[in-house]
Parts: sequence; structure tokens; C-alpha cells
Amino acid sequence: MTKRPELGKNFEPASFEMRWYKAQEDAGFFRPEAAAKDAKPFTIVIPPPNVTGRLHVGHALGRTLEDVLCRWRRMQGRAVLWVPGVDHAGIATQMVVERDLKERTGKSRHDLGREAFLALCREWAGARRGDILNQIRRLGSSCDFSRVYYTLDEPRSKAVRHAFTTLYHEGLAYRAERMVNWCPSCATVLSDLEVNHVESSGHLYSIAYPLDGTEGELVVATTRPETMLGDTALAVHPDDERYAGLAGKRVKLPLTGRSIPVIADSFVDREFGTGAVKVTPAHDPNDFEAAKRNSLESIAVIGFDGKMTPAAGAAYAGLDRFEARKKVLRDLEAEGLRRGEKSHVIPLARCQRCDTIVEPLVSLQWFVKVAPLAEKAVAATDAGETRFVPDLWKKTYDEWMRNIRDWCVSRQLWWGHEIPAWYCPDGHVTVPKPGEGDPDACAACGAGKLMRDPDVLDTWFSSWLAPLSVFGWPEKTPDFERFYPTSVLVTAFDILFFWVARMIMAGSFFDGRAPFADVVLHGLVRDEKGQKMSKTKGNVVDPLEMCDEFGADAVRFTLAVLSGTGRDLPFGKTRVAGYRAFATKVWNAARFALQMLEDGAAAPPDALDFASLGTVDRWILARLSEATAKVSVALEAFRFDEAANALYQFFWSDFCDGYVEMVKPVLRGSDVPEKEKEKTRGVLKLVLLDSLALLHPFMPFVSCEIREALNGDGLGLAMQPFPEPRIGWRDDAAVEAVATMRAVVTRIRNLRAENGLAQTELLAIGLELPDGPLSKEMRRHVPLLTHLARLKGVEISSKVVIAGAFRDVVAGLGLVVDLPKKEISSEDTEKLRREIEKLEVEAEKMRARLSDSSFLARAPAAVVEKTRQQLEELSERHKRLSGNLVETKGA
RNA sequence: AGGCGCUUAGCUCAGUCGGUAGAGCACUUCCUUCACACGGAAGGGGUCAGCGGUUCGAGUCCGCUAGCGCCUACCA
Repeated sequence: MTKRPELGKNFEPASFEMRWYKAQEDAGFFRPEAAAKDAKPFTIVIPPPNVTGRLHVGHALGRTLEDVLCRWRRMQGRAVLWVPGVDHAGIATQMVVERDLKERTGKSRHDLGREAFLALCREWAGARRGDILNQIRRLGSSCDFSRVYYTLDEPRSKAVRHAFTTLYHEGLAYRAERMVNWCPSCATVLSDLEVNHVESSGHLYSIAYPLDGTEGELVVATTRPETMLGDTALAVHPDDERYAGLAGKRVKLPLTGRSIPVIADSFVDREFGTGAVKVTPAHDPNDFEAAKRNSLESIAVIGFDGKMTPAAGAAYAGLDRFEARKKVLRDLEAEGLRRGEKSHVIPLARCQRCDTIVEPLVSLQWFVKVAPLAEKAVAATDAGETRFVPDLWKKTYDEWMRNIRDWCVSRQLWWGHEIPAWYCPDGHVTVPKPGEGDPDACAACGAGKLMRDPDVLDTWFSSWLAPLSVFGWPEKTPDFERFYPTSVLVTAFDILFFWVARMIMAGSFFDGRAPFADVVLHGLVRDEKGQKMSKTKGNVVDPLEMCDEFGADAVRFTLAVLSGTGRDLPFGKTRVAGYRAFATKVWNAARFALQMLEDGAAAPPDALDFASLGTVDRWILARLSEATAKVSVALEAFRFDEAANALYQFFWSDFCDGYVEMVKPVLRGSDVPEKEKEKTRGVLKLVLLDSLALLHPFMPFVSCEIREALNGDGLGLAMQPFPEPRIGWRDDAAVEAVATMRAVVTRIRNLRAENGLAQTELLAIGLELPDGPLSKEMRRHVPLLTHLARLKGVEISSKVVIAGAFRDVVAGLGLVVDLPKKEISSEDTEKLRREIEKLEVEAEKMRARLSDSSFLARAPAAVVEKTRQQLEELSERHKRLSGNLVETKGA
């Protein structure tokens, strides 16, 4: 038998959190095998953090919500499998390793060679992987670490190859020369999603192109003068009268002397600039298309290194593209061809990774034709196979799917999945069939000397397969059979397109089933003031440091409470400190309960006969049941904030401030029969244990530590049943009685405070209410009222006469308080007057409503009735409060 | 340029079926009484962005205006 822990006076989460994590992981609780054999699975695949990184608050949020779901479902008896993983992060990792290599040895990856560099990456990633997984553990995440996946390991490589070769042979993966987003700094192509569009201030320059053969010039406006060196035409709108007759003529391209045609094409916007536009097919997507339509030549004047090519002319070749811009402008100035400039806002495309301005370049790359996949994905989501939470994201998803463009999947990197494509000396492409090995000869010509494509695949090409590949797909493994499709995906909305949409495409296409039933999209974590966290602002909060300072339980609870309705969440130290106070409260309430339970036996839960319990006991059980129901309903709807708040409210207000204070006189009273005490101790223990179980998904550590002190078996709460609402515990009469008592006590305390009465000054009061169940309850609880409100006498009847006493209406009953000081100060009189005035205004509104025939005719009877009652209560209260004033005057 | 969202207490945010507004933090006063000062008790504080409409009744539904945020996009 394990020794029960003592709950120390100070709450120190660090002293037990990791002990509990290890105990539960070692016990195998986090594996689905811990559940009953026929248990229904509940599955989540973790969005794999980058191997380069350290866990940030965004991860902490996602992992917290996932863990709440997993722990909750596990307690409900489901076979929970939460698969952890790590992403190899192509560009990010390669950049970090390259930088490190440069710093240590001064060498570049090219100096080292591909194989040696990859070995370095593997070593580096391998060393980091464990750290990330331990950071996930630190948060309390109950993942099955026997099933860790890494997006670049053997099973995942198989899946990637299977997916790519399948797409290729279905005609959905193809190689083509297209205009792509090129990052000159990363020296790779990027997908459209990896480019950020940032509005920046720039200039719109006007340049004159002299007509060839005749007098005159054509002025065009451009934001990128350096590309003019690659112009192969000028374009005007066919219906533009200003330029009528110019189409078909030629102009002299300044600085080069080349003669280029003027064409008419309706893609030109007549309103913009001068209405005439230069056409640079090699460096602008629009112009690229226009060139195809008009059979124009394409001249690349900017290279993959971001520098001007020889085709730009000897004067410019080798210059950086932005240097070239300046020189072109100077040279045009010198030739007298500049026609002014104005400032202009340009949406600049920047590399998501390094912020370099992306260059549109024509290049031969691999693409995936995603439209057919998108169609399947939308069909799946339309059919409700996958639901979005909150569902407004469905619109965004649909919109993106409708306008989807082909996905460029090749990357000119070394770190990643190699593309399974081979080329023969004649340039034929050979891609093996799914399941086949590497080819020996060209599929087209049989040539033997094949060269593998040197490029790797976009990292997201492995990520989008995650829900399939983590279970060993395309193999029909037992895990795949049992756990695919998964239950829930939790992630931030910023990767809806990158990842979520693509996973749904992959699942629907490759397997025929969408990969998850629900997608929970949470907001982005910001700092306490709602500002974006950034290193430059210095407002980045490290969740692991927060766990060390306040405990993982507090961090988790805070994130859950803030997760709200999918909006951004303002997170920071003071918030976490606030919820650590809640953990402390739980801790101290447990210490109190333990003290009480030491005094004698507690009735075991199954021996508690609800009907035989006192009102206060029945009240707390009814409230517990209500709270339990709220938590369950909220969790079913993924409203983590509502669930957490319901627990917070119940535990602090009802249990600590209410129940505990009300049972103290019972448990400590010398005249209370032991039998009654035993029952109340039983209820106290039961409510605390149930609260801990309800709390466990949110605060797994402190809940276990306390339960162990109460009921030590060394096992904690992970496998304990999750409480369910009890219909038999519903007790409206008890709820009303206690609410009334608490309202009365509050009003008396309030009067005491307003009149500056000391605690030692005992008051005589009267409660006016008709005979009935409520008055019986009040009579029964006179000792309790006396204790809570510091009274010396309580008279209960339909009419209480105490000369000069203060009269009010509280919770529907008349309250008479014999205040020792009969004169009300002028300040208090003023306050009373204001209160009475407010009542008059309110009452007047109600009278007006009740005399409105259309209200009486059209409003539901219940609403009318309720209004009548309210008016009655208001009038009664008005009468009594006014009476206090009259008596003062008379005195 | 399109699409989506937001505007409620000093701050950060909830608000279900339309029935007359809540929480946390902060603030004020009192209290170290035997679970807890990371606490207790009692308070103060809101024209629900503005205008109009539907309705007996609007924070809630509809339209417009203003401000803010996000996403998507090949206007040089």
C-alpha cells in the first residue's frame, strides 16, 4: 500500500506534477490497450511540432484542449489513442543546420556535399526530437509515446512514396514549366501558401517608349522598372481610343535598342496608370499568360540567384535585382525617358520563411492537380463526415476549395522526402507504380542510366498524409483498421489551408473516408494586451517557464478558459496567476475536508440515502449534478471555456463559499448527532472526489495528488469514471431554500456593513412568509442562519412586528432586521431614496407593459405571469423600503 | 478588389429559444475567526459602436453607417 501524501500548507505543484505524469505513463494508462477490449476508440493525431522549435503557447493551447478531450473520453471508458509526433520541417531545419554549420566551420552545405549534410541534419534532428516530446509531457499531455511518429521516418516515407506514385499514375501529379514563386534566398520554389502578401509603399514609375519608325512615344507605368530589360511587347486595351491604331506598330525598347511590338489585349486595365502596359513574360504571371495568348517571346533577365542575367545586357548582368532597378532608372533619366513617378502601395510577395521578396520565375517543377481531390473533400464535408468547430470556418474552407490552384510540391532542398521520379539521358520521366521498387530502366525508352530527381517534396506533402500514415498506411495495419478515421483534430485556424484542408483531401482521396469527425479550430494566442507575440516586441511567453512558475495545471486551466469561441486569446502571467489561485483554492478546500474526515467515519457513497439527507447536503449534490451536466454538455460541444468556468463557479462559489461554510457548524457542533455528522462527512467527501474527477481533464496533476490523499491507491484519476449527472439528485426545493437563506444572509451582512456594526453585535431578525414548505425549511435552519449572519433571535411568521426595525424584501420574503441604531444617517437615507426611485421606475415600466393590450394578447402567458409577479414583488419591496423612511422621519 | 469576423463594465471577454445584461481581473470598504490573504465578507461600475427596420418586447433577427482585425487575390 502506498502511503497517502500529506497535503502541505503550501501548494507546490512542482513537487508532484512530474511524479504523477511518470506514474501514469509507466502504468500504461495513456495507451488504448488500457481500456476494455471492446471499447469504442477515441483518436487524436497531434499536429506535429517542428523539430527545430521549442514548444510555444500555441502548441500549449492545442495540446491542452486535446488532452482535456483525451482524458475526459478515457475516463468515460473509451479506448483513447493520442498519437504524438514531430515534423521534419524541411526548409526550417535545413536553414538552421546550414547556419550552424557556417558558424562552426565556415562551410556551406555545398562544401560538405549532400550525403554528409543530410547526415548532419539527421543527427541534429535526432538530438532535438526527444526534447520536443518531453516538452509535450511537461504539459501533462497523455499521449501514447509507444506510437510516436516522425514525418521523415521509414513508415512515413513509404506513405509519401505511395501517395506520390498513386497521384502520378492517376495523372494528378505532373511535371511542368510554369511561373512559380521563387525565393532567391532559400533558393527554392515555394507553393502559393508559403508566400505572404504584404502591402508596402513603393513607387509607380512612368517610362517613355519611343515609337519605332515614326515620331512619338508610348508611356507606360510600372513598379518594377528593372524588368523592362526583358520586355517583349507593350500592351494596350483594344477598345482604348487613346491608343487606337497603335496595335501592330512597334516601339524601341529603351536601353536595349530592341524593337518590340505593341499588342492589343483586353487584360489591360484602362484605368490604371497610362492605360499602356509593358509585357515581361518571364517575370510576371499576368504577362506570362498574355505572352502565351499572343505568341510572344520570353526573355529571362533575372536569374534564380536574384541577379540580372546576361540576357539583361552587359551593363546589367550580375547586378542584384534591386541594384538593377536603380541603375535602370538612372539610365532612363540620362536618356530623358522618365516621365515622372508617384508613390504607390504594392502588395509585395514575401517568403514566409525568410521574408525575402519572392521572384516570379518560370521553372520546371512538380505539381499536384488538386481540383479533383478538393471536390472529394468538399463532398465529404458537405455530407457532414467532418464538421468544423466553430462552423463558420466551413465557409472559408469551401471558398478556398472552390478556387483551388495546383500545388507545387517540389522543393530545391536536400532535407526532405526525395521525389520518386527518375530521368533517362533523353529526359523521359519514370515514376514507379505504387508498391514497386526503384526503376532500373526508363519506362519510355528502356535506357538504363537513370538519374533520380534531385529535389525533395514540400514538407506538407508528408504532413497531409499524417492521419493515414501514423497508422502505417498504405499497409492495412491493425491500428489503421481500428483507429482510422480519427475523432478530432485540434489546431489553430492559420493552418486551415496548409494542413487541415489538405488532410481532408488526402483522406477522402486515398482512403475514401475523411480523416476526422470534428475539426476544432482555436484562435491564436496573444499577449495579455491582445498584441501579437513576437521576439522583437519581447512579449513572448514561454509556456514551459509558466508551468515551472505556476504549475502545468494552472497553465492548462487558463488556456482552456480563454479558448472561448475561436477568437484570439489574451494570455499572460497575471491570468495564469489567477487560475493558480483556483488550484490553490482546491488544494486548501481539500485540506479542510481532510481535517474534517479525520474526526470520524464518513458514510460511504453507496450508503448515502439522498432522501434522508439534510437540505444543505441535498442542495450541494443537486448543484454538483447541475455542474456535472454543464461540463458534459460543454465538452460535447468543444466549449472548453464553458466547462472550465462551470467547474470554477461550482467549486469556488457553491462548494467553498457555500457548502463548506454551511457544514462547518454541523461538523464541529458538539450537539450534532454523530450519525448526522457521518452523513455530511460522506457528502463532503463525495462532492470533493467528484469535483476532482471533473477537474481531472483540466488539472490532471493537482486532482490526482489530492485524490491520493483522500483515497490513496496510487492510481490517480486517469482511469476513474467521469462523473455523470444524477437525475435523482435534482432537488428544486433544496436549491430554492438554500438560495433564499444565502440571499437573506447576504442582505443582513450588507446591512451590517452599511451600518458599521461589529461582528460581535448580534442582531434580532424576523422573516415574513406564509406557512408552507419554505417556512418549515427556514425554521429548521434557524441555527444555521444564526451562525452565518451572527443573530441573536429569529422570528418566523406571516407577520413580524418589531418596532422601528428595518424592513425589506429579499428573495420574495419579508426581512425585518432590528438594527440597534434607529436613526438612519443622511447618507443612507439618500441611498434608500435612490433605491426606491429605481424601484418606482421599474414598476412603472411593468405597469405600462401590463396595461398594454397587445402585450397581454401576444406575449406568452408565462411571460405575462412572470411580469405580474415581478411587479408584485417590486411593489412590496417598494412599500417596505418606503416604510423605513417614514419611520425615520417619525422617530 | 473580394470574403469573413469584431465593436457589451476600467481591462480581457461570455451571453443558448428574442423576455429587460454576466464572469475573471482591476477598483472601494471592512476583516489576519481554528482550509485558504494565491483568502473571506460587502460594494461601486454598462445608452450592449451609431442610425433605421421587424416585433407586444431587440445585446440577440434584418438593413445601413463608422471604426478595427483577419484571410484570399496575377491589377502593371
